[in-house]
Amino acid sequence: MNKSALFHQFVAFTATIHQVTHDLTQNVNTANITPLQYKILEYIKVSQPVTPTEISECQHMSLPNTSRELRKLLERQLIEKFNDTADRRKQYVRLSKEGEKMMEEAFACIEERFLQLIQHATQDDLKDIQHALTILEEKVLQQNG
Amino acid sequence: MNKSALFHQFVAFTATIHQVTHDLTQNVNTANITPLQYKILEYIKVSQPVTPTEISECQHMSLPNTSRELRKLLERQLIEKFNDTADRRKQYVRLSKEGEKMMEEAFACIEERFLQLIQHATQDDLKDIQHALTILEEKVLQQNG
DNA sequence: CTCGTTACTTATCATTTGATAACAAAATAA
DNA sequence: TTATTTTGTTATCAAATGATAAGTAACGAG
Repeated sequence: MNKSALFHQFVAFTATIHQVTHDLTQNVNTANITPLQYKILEYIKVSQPVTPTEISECQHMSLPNTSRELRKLLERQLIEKFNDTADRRKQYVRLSKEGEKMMEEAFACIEERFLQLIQHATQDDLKDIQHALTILEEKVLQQNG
Repeated sequence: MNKSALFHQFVAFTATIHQVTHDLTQNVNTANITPLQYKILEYIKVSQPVTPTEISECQHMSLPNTSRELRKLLERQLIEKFNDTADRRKQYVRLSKEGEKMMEEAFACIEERFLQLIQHATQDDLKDIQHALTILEEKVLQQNG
């Protein structure tokens, strides 16, 4: 098997994934937040509670900039902060009730679009897709993240 | 098969793909161009020759902003323009010799990192990966792009 | 030829994002 | 205790990106 050919297929594949992700998420109604703020909320949603430092590292942004964006999200009451009882320097961030609602609506919209993508898939197709995702996670992506 | 569960797996998968893409492409030596300029060059590289309008649509940016970025890339002699002989309004953009060199070096660096990702894969693993990519392209991604 | 459309450019402004310095408070190590 | 490190904030500046108005040139329909 030619590893170089596999690389080119992988590159084309990731480009398509990025394109599809864009299509799935564009114009999702998210109360006028910026793309960066959406990514932060998405990360909080799936990993909460998280610390600003974790957000900073995961989103590849500096802590001062993370702090700024969190302040904006806090002002818009989309997130909440609370302190670590053991280490009072640490903070934890989670979605507020309003933030949860917004993200759940966003995810519902994205899911609806995703379902249209696979609307013609048979039961066997779905199994194949699920298996393919698992294979790639295990054999290509696992050592990262 | 639960389509909603598949959706969640897909979302996690795309998040990981974005993460890995970031890791593969970060700090690739690309002569101080911006991320947007890199994406444009990447698109030109795999699709050349392309028109500014095509770049504009594919990268989801306005034509004026596309024109601005192309001017910067032209000034740095990373791309070349030439006219359509039939329709003199149209332009085509391709990489210059220098641009080709830069992108090939970038791709080589990324490929090297990718090969490390799959360094422990057996021949059977590689076949599985190749098959999984093909399945996803055919059954999820095909109707887009 | 005239008019509307297409392809693209230039100019300008607003917003978003990135980078960095300086600071404060709490934890930890010496 | 004192010094150092960790965690986070505020402030400021620069750069990248997005949005839009106005204009030019060429094409195509009538």
